[in-house]
Amino acid sequence: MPELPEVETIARGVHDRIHGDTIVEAIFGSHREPFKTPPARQAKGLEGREILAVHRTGKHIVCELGAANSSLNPREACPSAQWIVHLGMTGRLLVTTSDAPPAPHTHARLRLATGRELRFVDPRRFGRLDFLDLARATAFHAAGVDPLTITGEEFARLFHPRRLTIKAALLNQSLLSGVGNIYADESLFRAGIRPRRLANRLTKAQLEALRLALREVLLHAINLGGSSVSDYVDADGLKGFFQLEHCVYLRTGLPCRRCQTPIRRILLAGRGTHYCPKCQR
DNA sequence: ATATGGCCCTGGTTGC
DNA sequence: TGCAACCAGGGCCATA
Repeated sequence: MPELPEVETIARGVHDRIHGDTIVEAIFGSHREPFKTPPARQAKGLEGREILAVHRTGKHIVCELGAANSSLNPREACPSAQWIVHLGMTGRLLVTTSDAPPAPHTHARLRLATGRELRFVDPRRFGRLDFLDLARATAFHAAGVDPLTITGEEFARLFHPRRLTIKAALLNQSLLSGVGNIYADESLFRAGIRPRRLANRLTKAQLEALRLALREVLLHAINLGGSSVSDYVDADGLKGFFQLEHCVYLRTGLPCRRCQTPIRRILLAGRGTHYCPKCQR
């Protein structure tokens, strides 16, 4: 499932390919699920706008849009806006040629002035698309702090008072934004902390070890293009390689890479949770 | 404040 | 082999 490293990889790839291009037409499917704003309103808002930049906020892909081109959009020039893409579990954002046959479950196609298309594909429809005009766009910001930029002090202040398991705390997007099941498990392994430990029972040193482990894991995963479990691919449809370096995630029963003890799987916060019973205390 | 469980979805896996 | 039951899970919501 796409988490911070996957979303970062996709956002960078999409940015490199289409920034500066202009949306000529937006074509949306008829399913209701992926749209937070009704598709007709999104299409109207998107058409005629230049894509200034594409970046990541938490697990959201944010397309920064310029003022609407009045020759394509009869309304007077509108101020900037944002198109927000959340990939959910199985969402993909792909840049294709316009004649490429659309993959099954293609819910959105943005036709670009250069003849290409930006496509949103999501079989399970857990993803979300939203168009934000200036007023709402300025209000959009991920609730949580970015795990790559958070300081040790902030991290401790955020987690030390929490009386819930550290795994559940890591997954809570209103605390940190961008950490999902894979990187929660992997960072806890690298920090040597059991997922079931309560956040408020961890020492400052353990919290700092966790912050650094999380940061290390996320940066390493970004360098490898993310983890391809399930059907994740980047903007070119290419897979990442970090799944080859997973220490615990989806390795139930396999020997720990450090001590050979079989990896254990429990259910925590409703999620499959993987850890080494010997390395993590 | 935190926990639990249901819901949304479909494709892959499992079981018969 | 074929088909049906089952399950995963991010985010959100209602309930405890």
